[in-house]
Amino acid sequence: MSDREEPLRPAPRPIPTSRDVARLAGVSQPTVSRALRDGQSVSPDTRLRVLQAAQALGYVIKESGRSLVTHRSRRIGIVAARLGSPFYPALVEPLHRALTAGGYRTVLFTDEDEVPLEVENLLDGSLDGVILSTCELTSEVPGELSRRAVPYVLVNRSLDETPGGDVCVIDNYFGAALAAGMLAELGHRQVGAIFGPQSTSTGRDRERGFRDKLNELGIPLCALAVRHGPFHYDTGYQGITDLLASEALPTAVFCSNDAMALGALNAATVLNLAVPDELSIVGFDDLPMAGWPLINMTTVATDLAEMAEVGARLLLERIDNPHRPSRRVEIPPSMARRGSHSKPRSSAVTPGRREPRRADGVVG
Amino acid sequence: MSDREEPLRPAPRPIPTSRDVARLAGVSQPTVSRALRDGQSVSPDTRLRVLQAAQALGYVIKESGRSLVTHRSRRIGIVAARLGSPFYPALVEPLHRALTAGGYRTVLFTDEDEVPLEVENLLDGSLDGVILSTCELTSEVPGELSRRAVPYVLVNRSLDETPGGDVCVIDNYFGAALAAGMLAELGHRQVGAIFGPQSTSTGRDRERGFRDKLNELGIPLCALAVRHGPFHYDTGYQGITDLLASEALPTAVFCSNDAMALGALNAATVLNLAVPDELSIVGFDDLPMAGWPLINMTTVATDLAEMAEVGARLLLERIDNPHRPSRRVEIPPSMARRGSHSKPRSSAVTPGRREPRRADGVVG
DNA sequence: CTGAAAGCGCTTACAG
DNA sequence: CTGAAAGCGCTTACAG
Repeated sequence: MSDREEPLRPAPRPIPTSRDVARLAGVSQPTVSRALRDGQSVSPDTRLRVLQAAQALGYVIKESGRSLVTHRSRRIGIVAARLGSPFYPALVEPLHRALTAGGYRTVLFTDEDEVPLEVENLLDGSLDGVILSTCELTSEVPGELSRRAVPYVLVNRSLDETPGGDVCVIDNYFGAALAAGMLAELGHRQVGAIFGPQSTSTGRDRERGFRDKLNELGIPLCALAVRHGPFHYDTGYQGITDLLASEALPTAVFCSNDAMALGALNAATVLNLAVPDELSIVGFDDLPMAGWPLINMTTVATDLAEMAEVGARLLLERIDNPHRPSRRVEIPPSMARRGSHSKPRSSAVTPGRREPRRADGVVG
Repeated sequence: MSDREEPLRPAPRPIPTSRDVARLAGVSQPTVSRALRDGQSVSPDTRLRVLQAAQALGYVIKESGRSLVTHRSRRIGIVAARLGSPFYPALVEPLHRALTAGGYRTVLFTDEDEVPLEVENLLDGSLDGVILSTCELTSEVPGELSRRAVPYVLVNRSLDETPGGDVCVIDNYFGAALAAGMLAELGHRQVGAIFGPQSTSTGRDRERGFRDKLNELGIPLCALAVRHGPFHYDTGYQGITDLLASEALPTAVFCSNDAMALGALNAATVLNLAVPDELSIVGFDDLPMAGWPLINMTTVATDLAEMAEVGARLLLERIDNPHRPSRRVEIPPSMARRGSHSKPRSSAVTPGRREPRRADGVVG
């Protein structure tokens, strides 16, 4: 602890290069490169000396040098919507986990209305592949990636054509049909819905699946009780508020994802609308919180972890084999029957004159 | 649409380089480089020709070539815990937003027990800086970053010493003291707590702040009603379950973060424990869902967006000025008084013999 | 304003 | 098994 002690600062140069390691180990620079990777085309003795020198200097292979020549970065881009919504973290987390397990790093990109994706960031050669989780049906991103020979996979949403890319989605049509079938079977005849955007495959397919199944069962979807909007909490919240105000409230409402269904459920709470007695609400996704006792929401259960793992695997396979034909995997969903649905019990609901269901409980 | 039309494929080489652009524009390769960046040390005419050629070829500057010479990647690493918990997405989202606004890309790393961070990924020169949001007090990562001259900032959690790095945290001590003060003022004299790990600054400081404030007010923290555990939903859920089973249930429980408080609230629901009448629960963070009508949870409100923005700004400043002395910013929290707290109303709670508070509502 | 030269830090044939 | 040479795709002095 005395003042004179400034003994072995690791290295004169702050960031050592392979040349520094070579000098210290008494070998040529390419030998350092070989010793640090394969370690086969190098004698055990040399290898040891190099490793010790690298250790002593705290040497780490500089990625930009390596990737310039290997054309590999061990980096994958994930394009998602804002993590503020509950869905994307639930998807990005297992994607990131799978990529990490595969030895890749995750570069996170978002594509939102306010801050649109800058496609060039995907095309500068710094990514070995891209996972698109929030692609609109008209998006040109897959085409650009294909043209630049960047392997990609669509996870969550799909397009009809994905040259040079694969697809892994939930069977959204089937899942929505499950929800429609359940509500019909319970006896609901006044059914409404809050659908997602038609510009997305998830929005489109869940709407089709729900409508088709109801039609098949001879139950009309109440035209006045249908709303469309972005896949957000607010859409569901506003949707229920609207339906109640416009006296178009059905006995059951299907929401095209859980974020909207959570908004719907919370609106019902505020409006003192009893769920499920006065209104059944069904979501789609089965986010973890849907299963919380406090929420206890009936929803179409999707295996996001499975979708993520399969999607990541498709991409990594494609990186190894770029010219493989496109593949498409659909994960079948199931119903998670919880507490936000029941038989229709009361037919008519009087709008207005409702007080909040739960007191705020703030006490001076 | 006829078969013969295969007119202008963009380029013979799939991925054009600056040399290809130079050839097409009839200039030297360095001129392409200049024209594409500053555009000042180049005649308007040349610049135009280069831009057109680049456009025609779909040229994008290759990042590994550039960063090898500039020593800049426009990439920032964010180290977080798993996004599956609700806290980290709420923090990563505004961090990512701030970095994007600053022209940087986000590389996501996680550091968990199961999949620990590989520090070398932060040291390979591929990052201009690092944001550590989940640092343990004994972590050697800040030291390593400092030694390798990688700028970094601690956001959310702090260490005592951060050479070469800055810190931006919530004033956790003060926030927890706010919660203690509120509960005391309401009249609670049997107070318990579910604290986070002592190995983190957030765990340590929130516990100290809560204990100190209660002490100051002469109210003992019920030793039997204190639990410690990771900052997870399950810790809170199990904590309340334990407290009820061990007949050590106080009239109020402070949870060191919202994830734990949400677990506590859900356990109370399952155990048919009335919140706040039988038990007040107070969290820390104010995640968006804490404000949902269905949750309506009293909690210490922190401005995560502010913390993220300030943290990102500190880092970007440090990248421009690496030798600036370390700075530390603390964001003051406030109380979000919602529905999960009240005066202590019933003193004794009989354990056992409780039925779930909300029916599952599943109807054949 | 522009080109020729050098070099960033690696890896990969190519000889020996 | 190892070194000398070349080159990945850029940027940056250096001349002119």
